Amino acid sequence: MIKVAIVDDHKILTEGLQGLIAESGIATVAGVAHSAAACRLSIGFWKPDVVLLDVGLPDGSGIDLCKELKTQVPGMKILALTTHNEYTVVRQMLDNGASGYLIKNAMADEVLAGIQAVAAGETFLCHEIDLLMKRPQEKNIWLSPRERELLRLVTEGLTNAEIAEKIFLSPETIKGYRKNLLLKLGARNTAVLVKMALEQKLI
Amino acid sequence: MIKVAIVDDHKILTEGLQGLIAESGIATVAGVAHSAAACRLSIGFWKPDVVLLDVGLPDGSGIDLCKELKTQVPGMKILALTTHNEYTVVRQMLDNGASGYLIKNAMADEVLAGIQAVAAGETFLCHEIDLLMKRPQEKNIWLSPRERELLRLVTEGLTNAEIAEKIFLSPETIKGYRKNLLLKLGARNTAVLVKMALEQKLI
DNA sequence: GATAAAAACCCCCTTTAGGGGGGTGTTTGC
DNA sequence: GCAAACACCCCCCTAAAGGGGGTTTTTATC
Repeated sequence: MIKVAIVDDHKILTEGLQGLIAESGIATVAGVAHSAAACRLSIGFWKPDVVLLDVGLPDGSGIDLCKELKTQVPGMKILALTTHNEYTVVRQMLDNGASGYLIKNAMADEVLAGIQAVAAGETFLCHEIDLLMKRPQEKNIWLSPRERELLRLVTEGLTNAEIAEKIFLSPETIKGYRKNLLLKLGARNTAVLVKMALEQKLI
Repeated sequence: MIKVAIVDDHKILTEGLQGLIAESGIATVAGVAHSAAACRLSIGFWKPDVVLLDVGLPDGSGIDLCKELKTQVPGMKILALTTHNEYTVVRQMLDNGASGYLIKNAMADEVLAGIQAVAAGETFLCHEIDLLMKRPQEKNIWLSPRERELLRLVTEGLTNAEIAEKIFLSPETIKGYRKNLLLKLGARNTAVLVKMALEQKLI
């Protein structure tokens, strides 16, 4: 029997999940945490095979928590379960060690299939995410860490001069990055840049 | 017995809700819809007393659907059930006729309390939203329809001249609105303006 | 060891946004 | 009836962004 832990702050959802998993007969729920902190405290006791992990936790990013958990217990499989269907989020989760990715409007049977697959050491993406990841590359934007940092500072409303001062670079360099970001994202100005950054969760 | 309909595309959540409501003994689930379109088709047959309505539906805004449902069946109570905890969203839902507002990380008993309250003709806000709505006014930003329209066009990346042409106003007027928006939202430039607009769902 | 990509840097010039003022008339709610 | 909010318009000036063209160094990948 597969031991599953659930980390998600939506209490109604976790209750539904618990019922679903218990009834399925393929797994048992070792524990439920409603925050990243609660997860960190309990995960050592639960020793689950699979963690159903939300990305949007109240006290931190599931993306970071995923990396953390995989570092501590490399054998434990992470199955992301979120509302986000943005390429950047999925890719970051997978880069941080997640074995699978489900979106919350997936059917119940996909959840069970996902748990079984990742427990068996496979990679599992729900249908919609699978399609997303297979799209032509040019539609899925991927920024370098430096570009992401710059984009973040731009969305904060800092000017080129302020950014330059903050990260010890020449203002001209910042300008260069900004031009590149506009080109890369196909944005005509800062407003669109910020919009895309937030909508596609590029930061 | 209160008759409840559920409109939400998160299938796992709706299953959890169904169980929760059935077990409670205070209400029965008349039907479940996973989209606005499905809701429109079935609501006439279900004739529920209370509709649990999500804001983020795949095929349209729950805010609009709320208004639509209240116009067609004024006696039917709408109880919003969403992830959004932004003032603007809550206020728009209430303005459009919703009798209550729950956020999805609320406890299960708040859902039942909410159903009972709105069925009895009362207004129900879950704890977190209640606090939000009672904050000092200056923290809860509210824009006029015209300001919202302008803000939307700004986030689309249009320049003052383009906006002016589009809505048949003088570029100087647009400039005035923009200055006012910066002042009203406390934003230092367009980047922050766009960020706030999207984060607080002002558009 | 070649190739490519990221990262850092620079100049010129034009357009747009932002900061500071000023003002008018018209709804709308109390 | 009157204030408040809304919608509309104009000036001047500076700061910042955007469009065009470049260079070099490091770092990873094949």
